[in-house]
Amino acid sequence: MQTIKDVAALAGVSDRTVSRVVNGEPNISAKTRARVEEAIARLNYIPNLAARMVRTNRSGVIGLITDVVATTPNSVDIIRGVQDRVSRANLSLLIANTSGAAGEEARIWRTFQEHRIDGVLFATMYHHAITFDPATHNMPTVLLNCFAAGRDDVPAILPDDYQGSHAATCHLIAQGHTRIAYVTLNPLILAAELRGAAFVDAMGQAGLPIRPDWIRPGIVGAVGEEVMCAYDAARDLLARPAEDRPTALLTGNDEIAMQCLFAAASLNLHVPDDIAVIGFDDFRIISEQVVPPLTTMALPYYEIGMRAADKLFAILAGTDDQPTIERLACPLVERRTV
Amino acid sequence: MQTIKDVAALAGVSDRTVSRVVNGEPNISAKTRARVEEAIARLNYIPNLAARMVRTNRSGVIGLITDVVATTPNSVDIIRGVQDRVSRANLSLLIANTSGAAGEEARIWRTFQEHRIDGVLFATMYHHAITFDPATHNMPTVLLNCFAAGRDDVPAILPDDYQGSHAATCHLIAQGHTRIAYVTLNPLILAAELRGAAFVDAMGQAGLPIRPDWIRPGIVGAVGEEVMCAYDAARDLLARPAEDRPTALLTGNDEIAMQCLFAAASLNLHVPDDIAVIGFDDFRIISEQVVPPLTTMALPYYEIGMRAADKLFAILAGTDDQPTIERLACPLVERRTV
DNA sequence: TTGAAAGCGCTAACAG
DNA sequence: CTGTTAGCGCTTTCAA
Repeated sequence: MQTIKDVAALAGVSDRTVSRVVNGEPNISAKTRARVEEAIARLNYIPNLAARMVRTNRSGVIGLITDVVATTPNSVDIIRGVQDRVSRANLSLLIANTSGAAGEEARIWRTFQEHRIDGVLFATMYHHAITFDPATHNMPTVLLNCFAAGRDDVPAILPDDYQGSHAATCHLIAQGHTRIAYVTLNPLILAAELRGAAFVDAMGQAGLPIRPDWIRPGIVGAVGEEVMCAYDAARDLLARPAEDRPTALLTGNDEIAMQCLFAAASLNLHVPDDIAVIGFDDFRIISEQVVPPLTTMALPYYEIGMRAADKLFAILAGTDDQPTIERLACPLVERRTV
Repeated sequence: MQTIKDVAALAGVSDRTVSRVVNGEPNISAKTRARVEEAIARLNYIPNLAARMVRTNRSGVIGLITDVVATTPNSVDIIRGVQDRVSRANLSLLIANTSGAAGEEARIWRTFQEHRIDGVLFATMYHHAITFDPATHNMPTVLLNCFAAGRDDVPAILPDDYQGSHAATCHLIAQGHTRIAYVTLNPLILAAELRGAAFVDAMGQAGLPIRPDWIRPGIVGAVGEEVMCAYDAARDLLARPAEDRPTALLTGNDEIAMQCLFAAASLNLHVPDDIAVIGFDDFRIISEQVVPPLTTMALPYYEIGMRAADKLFAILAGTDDQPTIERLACPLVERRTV
């Protein structure tokens, strides 16, 4: 592999001069620069980042820690968002997965330190609180899709579940629905709480009644071993005479919405004429391909990735002037079920 | 940040000795080692990988290039497989995404070279041929889910679409089905070709007839702008009297299978009693949550990631004795639709 | 505008 | 078993 000295020799200059050209420093005569650049091209010289780093003590590498990515497929969009932003900044991305194991996580932090990472992005695949003490790692960190329990000094980018659910409910109401039932997420998780509160608030603000028997869990069980029961819940809600039936189903997420669609089909109910259904998350593999295609609130995963990387850079540059914790809106994606 | 010299000074040994301890080299007295380790712990010393690399010329970093991950959610499992194997080998993973853009890809290879990556894993999210000339990059590379068009000297790990589709057909036949229709993938893609051929072969081997009007595309259109038509295809196949109807639907993938399930529900047909359905891919967000849960052939994404990393390490170590191109079996996942 | 010397943190090569 | 010397490829510092 060619080194800076090979280039210097070929160009007939000192290695320091080559370094200047490579790093785009000023105060180089055009002629010298041209000669150096030609030598670089001819030798196909590629700078050795590690050597540079030993000197400068800045790695140009960002670390991304994820927990169990696998379970929620679309959360890859977080990674994509991060990648796009990181590559735009001409940095590199080191990535590692905890698989949920605590020992593994410690190992990862250590590896990142060995690499003298500039900063880290810590992403979870469910929106939830984590125990996180920045002091133990001592690296600029931004949390994605999670936040540090009991403290407000750790930068985090979160989806705005409340806003999304509120908007979904309002959308249904705006379409003229007054008889709205809610098939919920697992009540154990944070998003369920946030989304549920928004539903209650939006209904109240519209002066609409909430029937307790029209709020049904679509998923139950401990986190990690949930079981779906949305199909049965929806059948139960829908297998009644029209006048005793909701006209719209707000759902906890797209999987639940999908099961509601199956329930409607099994009852020969037409969507959206007999019953409207609105999802949440916009898992496109479901929402786009279910019959009919699902109207849903999108989780802004890609934007979370982008914005988090953005924020990290701002923090590193000392120019971050946004709130420590930012919530990104969930946009409505209109398809055919409302 | 503490350096090896700080540790050496505190332990009262030379820096070389500290280096030996850190790297687990032999020929150190237990006493010295203990002293050094104590100093390391006391100073919270963390080796500087970049400095090490400048000397050893090995980075301990593997690069992973992906194309559009987002579109096929479960393909994250490829990344997980790679990660798990890479971390087991105590290496790090640098990851980059081409977003499909050629310029971007060139940039990524260059970045990898700047990092003096030990080897690269190149993963695509659809099984297809790519144009790839190892000579242009000059880094040990293993292809995942794709292969170099027109050459057989580039290591690759692929899913065995033929085997999977053959097994799926045989499974249906073994359950007693003789009237099997096929709702296919977009005929433009490679997997469709492979899976289609296997269906034809398996039926032939069982002496079963193939009705041309029972082979229907479930997806059509140019790659990237496909439109689903599986619902209509399935309705058409199933909206006939029982004696003129298939008893089983082999499908190109889980999304197609899902639409078939919707079609069956809309026709008040019971799955699997009236009509059996088998999917392909095992996108669990669909296959586990559809009603009823889907029997399907799993794409071995996680294993592809694992095995590819494994193969790359073997190649780097000069011990790879497997075929250049390996095909991994697609296992049957039995749920409730057959 | 350019170059010489020094040194970043580490390990290879050798000596003891 | 341990230490010394040199040097990896680059940038910093300072002088020319």
